[in-house]
Amino acid sequence: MTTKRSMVKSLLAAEEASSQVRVQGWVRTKRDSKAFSFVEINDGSCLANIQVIVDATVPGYEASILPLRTGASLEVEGGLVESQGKGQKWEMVAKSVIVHGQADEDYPLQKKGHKAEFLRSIAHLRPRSNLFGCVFRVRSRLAYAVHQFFQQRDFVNVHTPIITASDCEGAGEMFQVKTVSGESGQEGQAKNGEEEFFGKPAFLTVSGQLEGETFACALSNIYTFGPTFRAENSHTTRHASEFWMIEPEMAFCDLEADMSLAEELVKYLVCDVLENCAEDLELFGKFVDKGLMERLHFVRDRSFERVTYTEAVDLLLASEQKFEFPVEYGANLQSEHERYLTEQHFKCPVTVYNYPKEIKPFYMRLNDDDKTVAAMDLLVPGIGEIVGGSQREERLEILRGNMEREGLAEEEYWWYVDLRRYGTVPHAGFGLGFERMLMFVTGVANIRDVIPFPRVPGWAEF
RNA sequence: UCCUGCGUAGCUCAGUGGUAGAGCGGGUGACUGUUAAUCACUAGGUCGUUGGUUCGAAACCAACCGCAGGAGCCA
Repeated sequence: MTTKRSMVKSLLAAEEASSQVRVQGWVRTKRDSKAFSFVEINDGSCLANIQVIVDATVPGYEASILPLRTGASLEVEGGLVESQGKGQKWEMVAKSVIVHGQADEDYPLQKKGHKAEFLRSIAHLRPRSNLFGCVFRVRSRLAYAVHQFFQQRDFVNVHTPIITASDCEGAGEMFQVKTVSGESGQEGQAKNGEEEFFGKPAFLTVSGQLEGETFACALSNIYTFGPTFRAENSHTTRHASEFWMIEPEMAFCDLEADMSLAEELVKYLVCDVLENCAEDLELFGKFVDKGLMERLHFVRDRSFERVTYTEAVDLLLASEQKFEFPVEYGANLQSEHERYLTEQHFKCPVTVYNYPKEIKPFYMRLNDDDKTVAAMDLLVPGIGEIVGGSQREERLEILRGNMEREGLAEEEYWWYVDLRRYGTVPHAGFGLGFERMLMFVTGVANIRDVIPFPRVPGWAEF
């Protein structure tokens, strides 16, 4: 009868010694002594490794333990004992070791720090590094916390389609979905024949919002959480071609409540990660972003600021700050303006709302001043926009007017318009960029380093 | 798409006109309850590519390729 596997995390948290435990994992580092070796094993369950003492008398020592290199996979059975050395409370003394796979000499991960750029080129191995192990454990926890937040509030999770035929809302360039010729499709050629697979052109979704609205107008409070695709040729640290987005939509809801939910969500996620990912966050605070913990505590403890677009412009004009782009009413706030507000002026997350209608899309609700729409952006230090949302235009005639002005054919959106014909309700929602949130809570500066296999223009490796 | 910067050993980099270097990693050996172990020896390079300037180019010039950062777009 083999001993049940223990994860490194639980062994390191042990209350007492144990005569027989079993770990399985990968060698992070090994140091040889005359009569024994120290092998540090990591299994991804936590940041820390467990140190294993392998005595020269263990069967196979010379043949298979001594030659072990960083990256090799193995399985150890033995006792869990209090460590004689400094630096760790518990360590293992091996009775038997099975080497599943030695690592070739050219295993690229070293114990020393690598540049993010290099690690991206070995995306299949980088989760074995300390930093990326932490990033993806936190990513998993953050995703869980998102569901928890909404489920606790009785929001219904809706799986909106990834393939869509509505060139929706003009929210950016789209990828088209086509069939390919040949058995394997390796040629990448569009299939012969005029017929579209779906009967009309189809695309990868840029937002689940419009579909989300239909479900909110039935189930009241819903949220989506899934992949989103944008074909923009963006080359920045916060844009990717494929990313995940969370989009709640609430019926009988105005902008005020919408903003409150967004702020509550951001705060909830920060608190959850602080509570449940302490060890990982410590690494980020030490090696990635010195100011991280202070910022997260700040977000947890203080309330967010709120200003209207007009107030924000006034603040920027009065700031006497030199901007590359001028600040003016009616124009979109530039990245540098947003960052000034959240990083310099308020030094905390800020929600900017009520934007001029001219710079916002057709579905946002017109305010009574006839000049602004009930839109909002939540800005955070270091990232900029993390949430974008609005109250939706629920009045049929005004929506039609907006669509006509923007040259959108009503036939294409007939089902969206229908919502305003059959029991329309005030409703609102927003989109939270999952990766941007992850960047915010980890301090990792590049979106490509919080996505397992990032897709950006010119790069779809792995 | 625009602007800027960078491409030298597996990795991180030094080398600014005179013919290729270090640390880490790899290999071999020694030593040690070690922990980014230590010490010695050793292998490893078409200096991104192509063309030009020069007696001579890793270095200077041009084009191209790749990557990174910023802008726009937005999550």
